[in-house]
Amino acid sequence: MPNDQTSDLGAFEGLSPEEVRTILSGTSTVRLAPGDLLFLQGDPADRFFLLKQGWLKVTQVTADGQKLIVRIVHPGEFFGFAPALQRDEYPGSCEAIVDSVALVWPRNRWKAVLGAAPSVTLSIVQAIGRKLDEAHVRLREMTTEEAARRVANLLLRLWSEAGESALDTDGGIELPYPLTRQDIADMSGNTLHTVSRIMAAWETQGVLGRGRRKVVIADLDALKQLAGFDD
Amino acid sequence: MPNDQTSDLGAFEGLSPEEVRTILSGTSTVRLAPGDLLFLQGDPADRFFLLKQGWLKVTQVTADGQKLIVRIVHPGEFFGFAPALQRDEYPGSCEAIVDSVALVWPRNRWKAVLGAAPSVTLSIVQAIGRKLDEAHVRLREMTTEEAARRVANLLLRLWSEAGESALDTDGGIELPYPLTRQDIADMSGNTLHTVSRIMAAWETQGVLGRGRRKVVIADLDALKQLAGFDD
DNA sequence: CGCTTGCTTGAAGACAGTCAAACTCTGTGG
DNA sequence: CCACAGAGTTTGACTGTCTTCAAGCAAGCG
Repeated sequence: MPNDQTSDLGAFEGLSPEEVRTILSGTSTVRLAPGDLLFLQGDPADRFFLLKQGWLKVTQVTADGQKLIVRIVHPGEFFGFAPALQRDEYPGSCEAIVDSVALVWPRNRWKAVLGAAPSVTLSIVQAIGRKLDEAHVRLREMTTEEAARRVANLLLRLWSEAGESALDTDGGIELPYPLTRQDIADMSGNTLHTVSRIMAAWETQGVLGRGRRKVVIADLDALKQLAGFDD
Repeated sequence: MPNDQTSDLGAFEGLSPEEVRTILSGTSTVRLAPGDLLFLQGDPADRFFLLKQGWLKVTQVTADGQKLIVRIVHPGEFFGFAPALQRDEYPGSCEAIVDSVALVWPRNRWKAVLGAAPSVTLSIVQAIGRKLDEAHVRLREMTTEEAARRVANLLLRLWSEAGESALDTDGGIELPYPLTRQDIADMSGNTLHTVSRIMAAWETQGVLGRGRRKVVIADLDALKQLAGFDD
């Protein structure tokens, strides 16, 4: 099972102190408490970020209030890089799930960061590309798989992304950040109710552990089975 | 075959002849007839491409045969850049819709192309980033909007991507490449039947024109209305 | 002219969304 | 320390949209 460590902090490894200085020049740091909003959909995209600590969620809302969680941001990942795409506004909102710390660049530093060193360029492109790849996989799932499988796939993906930070508890593997059923619904393209039904069923089957605002995978293999053995 | 046409590819604008030479070194050209497969899902990802002429579709297939058209590749776009993401295999298949011509790089040239000039880097990152953005929008649509809206949005997106190459016919605006209802279904996450019903209805309403394997937008504003642009 | 490919249409059934309500934790304040 | 508020979750009944199954039609090509 690939623990795709998208650690872009790793990208800064092997760089000369000077290069690192170039990259970090002009940055500041932001601290966020759970529920804090870093930027909102439609805000002027004048900054971009790298998450140092914690977990964030990036959401998009439709005109009629429907919500979708686009991604969970893990430590070491760039996010809010709309400025890099010549966008004036952020296409989504960003909210802290837990206490978090992020590095902040002003928009105009993007070019310099990207060009600081070939290895940085390469790694950023790879990171974005991998996101694209993942988005396509999700896209396929959303449209072809049915509700339960989408949830199973989602949980597996979250587990895989969490990598080493997933907690080993007595009941099984627990995701290192809290998620409500509503969150899971917004990520898997379901309603809260459907998700609740699905997960309740899996709890009684022993695939998942019980818990409010948390996800515990009790039987990983069973979950993979439910996801349709591709992953 | 000489590569003298590549000068009008947007990505290479404003580069010195020398930079262009660097980028193009080691490339070859492929010609494809409609239906030709350039690479298949699971093939070793040893090449990446830029489309010079024509239109291609990139598809992903699930284990059980469900298909999704991930994207339509337009002239001037990079595609099949799995090698750039350190992937061993292509995550999807690529098929020519019409007669097409593509530029081919061997996998190991990626680093050199990316680093050839800052403007190239920037433009590649922007292109991939925009794709990611678009994928997220699609993701949201797929999960929140209903079938008819998804189709409307898809058609609008295709029209917008086609840009100047969209044909102005007597009946309205026609997409410059043929698409079956099945294709549209595979792009919008529906069944052929649902799409057929939806489009047939729109034809009688005068929003779309009739035609096999082609899409004609007769009333653009009406289509936007149907897509849910209430702003 | 017949066959393949693309498209349309009808009917039935299922999955998941909506509406509605009750239950259970958790933290807070009296 | 208990009651209460509120968020989070579960569950049931009903409904609607889309899929599935099934059939037939239309157009292009050899």
